[in-house]
Amino acid sequence: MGEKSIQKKNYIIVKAREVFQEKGYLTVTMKDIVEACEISRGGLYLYFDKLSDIFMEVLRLESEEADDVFMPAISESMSSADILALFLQEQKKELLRSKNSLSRAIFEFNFQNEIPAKENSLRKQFDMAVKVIERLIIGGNEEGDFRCEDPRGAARNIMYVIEGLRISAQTIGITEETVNREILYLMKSIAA
Amino acid sequence: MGEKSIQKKNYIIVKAREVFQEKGYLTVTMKDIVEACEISRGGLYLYFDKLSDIFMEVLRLESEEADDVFMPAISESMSSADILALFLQEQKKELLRSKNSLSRAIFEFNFQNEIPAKENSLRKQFDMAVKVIERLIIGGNEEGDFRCEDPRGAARNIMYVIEGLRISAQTIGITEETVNREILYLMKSIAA
Amino acid sequence: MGEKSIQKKNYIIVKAREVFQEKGYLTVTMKDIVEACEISRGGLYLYFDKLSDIFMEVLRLESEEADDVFMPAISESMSSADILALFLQEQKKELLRSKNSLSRAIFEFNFQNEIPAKENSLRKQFDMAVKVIERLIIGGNEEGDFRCEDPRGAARNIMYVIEGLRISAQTIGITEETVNREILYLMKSIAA
Amino acid sequence: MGEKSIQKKNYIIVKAREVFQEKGYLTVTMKDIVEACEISRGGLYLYFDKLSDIFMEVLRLESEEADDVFMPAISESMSSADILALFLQEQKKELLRSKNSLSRAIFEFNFQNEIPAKENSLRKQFDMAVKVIERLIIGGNEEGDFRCEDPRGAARNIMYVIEGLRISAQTIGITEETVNREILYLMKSIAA
DNA sequence: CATGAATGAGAGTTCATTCAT
DNA sequence: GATGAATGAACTCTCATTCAT
Repeated sequence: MGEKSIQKKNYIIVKAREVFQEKGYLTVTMKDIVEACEISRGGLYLYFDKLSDIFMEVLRLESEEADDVFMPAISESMSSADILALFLQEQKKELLRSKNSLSRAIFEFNFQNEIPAKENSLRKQFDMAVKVIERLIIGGNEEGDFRCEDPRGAARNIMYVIEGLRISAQTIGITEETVNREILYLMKSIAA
Repeated sequence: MGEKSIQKKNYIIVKAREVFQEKGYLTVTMKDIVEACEISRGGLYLYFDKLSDIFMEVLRLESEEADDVFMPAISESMSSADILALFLQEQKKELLRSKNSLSRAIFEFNFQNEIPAKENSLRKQFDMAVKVIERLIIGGNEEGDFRCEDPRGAARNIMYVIEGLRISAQTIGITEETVNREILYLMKSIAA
Repeated sequence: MGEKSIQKKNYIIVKAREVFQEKGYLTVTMKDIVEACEISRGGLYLYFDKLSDIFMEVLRLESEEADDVFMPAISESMSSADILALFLQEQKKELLRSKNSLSRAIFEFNFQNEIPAKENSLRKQFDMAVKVIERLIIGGNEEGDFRCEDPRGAARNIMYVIEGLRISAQTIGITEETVNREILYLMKSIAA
Repeated sequence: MGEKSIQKKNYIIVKAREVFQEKGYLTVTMKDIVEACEISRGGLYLYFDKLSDIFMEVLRLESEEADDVFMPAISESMSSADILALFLQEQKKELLRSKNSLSRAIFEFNFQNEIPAKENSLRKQFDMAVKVIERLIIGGNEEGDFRCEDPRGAARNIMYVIEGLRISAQTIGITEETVNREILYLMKSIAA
């Protein structure tokens, strides 16, 4: 596949992402992608064999971009408490994007198969996030901003609340006020 | 519709429920239901026009039964703290049933349509649960078991954690230990 | 599948057989069958899952009918030589039907897969025919019509010639004269 | 078309031949050829317009090579009987190569169309072989090795047996023993 | 009430063939 | 000459839904 077709592949991924944002995963068809890309039926198969392959590429691109956005921010000299607050603000933004997020598609995709824990990338992301938050809480404890006896427990609690908000955004709906309130509650519970 | 028909309708609902537990909502077909019920294709249409009608009836039956189970338990003379603990144990049981629960199907069903807040039964259930928990925390405060300054905030926090655990059960998987740990963390945070 | 649909299944087999006679096996599509039967696309799948299933049913019906035709004839009191002559006349008829025979389709079907000898029905038919011919030659020897030192060898030779004629009918073409000549040659070679 | 192009064309033919040996004719696609040759899709069309053109070229090269192999052998001073024996040994070799032969592809190709007798190269080859064998039998009669009253009939019989063995090799399978037996039977029937 | 045969739309997929580069 | 991306027709198969019996 030449340079040119890599561009096209990326174009397809971008368009496909819009479709997944719109419709989730399970109800999306190859035809939907084809129409969104305005290419021929057969054309799509030059780049992807299955819908799941497209979706996984969408996710890969997504996570690459996510790193690009967040990583720079924390490289500066901020207190742990500030970084955690920043992290939660990022989460808030994404939670409120709801309609423009892949959350629903990701849920539907991951419902599908029994994914062995080892390959479960959602699980990896979750565990990674818990670790990062735990560090920040420990850091915050040392810096005097937090007073939390169980940093790991608190980190897990924070992540489950975020997951709860994420699924709620897709089902019962959430407002900015709701997210603010929950974040405030979480911060208070570990504040000094 | 005669008595007999009502029985048959209920029979279909019971069988359909098994299918939804097994496969979620979006991937279930009328054919799946027909085969699970071992009735004729046409026969199913005498009772239900659409798959969504079947699913909504499944949910209705589900919630009726849920009331039957939980209500009696709390009618006895227990402390608020005990009732809350009992409630959380019930949630735990359901969370760990995962494979045999309708969670996935409910998520997939509710992803589907923009549901006006008023008719959103998930939302109603959520709000109701928050209210109940809030009462229990207030009660617990008065009874000296809890010391919680923000009962409503705590109640909401508890519910979001539960939602987070519920979705995690369907995606990244959870163990009993995980649930125990989270419940313990929640109880500690409001304990006196 | 009720009585009625068995009739329909047979109807499909009859129509499908015409298609296979016309086009062989490998170039026939489900669509061809559907059109020949003037039924709907989906309708065909109520009766058959795959093209190969249809073809095997065609073959089954074919062999049943073949038995019906030939078996009665030989039950009468004929000499072995006459029965063999009759057998060869039957073969001749079929060889010359060429256009209206399934030969080509059978060849194409059997080219397809490595068929384990045990399940290879063509092989079974071939071996069975050799045995029958061998018996007839032995009988003819005893009855004084034949004088053949190697009945089995002769029987095999006869069958390979017939196979050679059958494939030739589909490729280079054969005339009635050709078949007559070959049969005569075979009979002479074992005649007393 | 320059020298280079001719080389490339021959390269394609050689590769295509391997494909036809492997898969027969009817199930081979342009894509198969392209992949076997490791050239571009468009590239193939510079040399051949249709699959049938490729196959006919494969056949042409095949028959050229066949002449090269067999012709020299018979130029030496051998008895007619020896030459016939040699011819049958050659046939045997090819029959047993089965998997590496074009037989199946040739059958499938020739099934396809009504080929006017004049252009039917299979027919020409068959008739030519019959003539050669007839000559050899007559020669053998004169040389005292054979005693055959109907050389033409015997020649035809031999060829139909060979055809029968060839098709059997592709359908019911044959062993070396089978071929040996049949050749022996044929030789005996014309031996002095 | 109940059946299940029948329909046709639509999904996934493959392939011969073309054409701008 | 040569490439390989692109097209669209054609094929297999499934499903919601209807309807005569």
